[in-house]
Amino acid sequence: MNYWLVKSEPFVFSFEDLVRDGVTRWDGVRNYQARNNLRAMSLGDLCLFYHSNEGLAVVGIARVSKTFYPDPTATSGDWSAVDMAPVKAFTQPVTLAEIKKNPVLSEVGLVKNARLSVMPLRSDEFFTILDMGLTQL
DNA sequence: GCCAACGTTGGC
DNA sequence: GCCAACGTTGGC
Repeated sequence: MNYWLVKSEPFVFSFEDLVRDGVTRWDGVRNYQARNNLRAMSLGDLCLFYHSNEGLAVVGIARVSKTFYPDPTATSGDWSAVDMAPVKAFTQPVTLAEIKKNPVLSEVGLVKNARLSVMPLRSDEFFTILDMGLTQL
């Protein structure tokens, strides 16, 4: 099991959209590092879903429901997509500010490389954010 | 192969 | 709306 964090601008595609749709194609990635991360995803891997630009918080958990295949939205180049399904919405969004405050999360890509849209998380990072997001059950 | 110019992302 | 960080492009 690997753990990931994916970013989406909520006015383009939000976690609520994912819950509504049930499954979505995670396409349009045009960055080699992010693409390689997509290709490293295994079936059932868990992804934290982060809202960029608006919200600025991790809002839920998704899982990989189909591993990588050629991105149908790519007109040229060697790009990949995966499918994702919702797992659970956070009861309390975990904001970027909170992530930056937590020393355990200082290596997280959101902090280290703000522009990367698909990044791996260590399991301790994943579960730390999970605890912060599901505290008010 | 280097590097300057440019475009894009995304936080503030 | 601004700007820093980063990736990509293209001239040499």
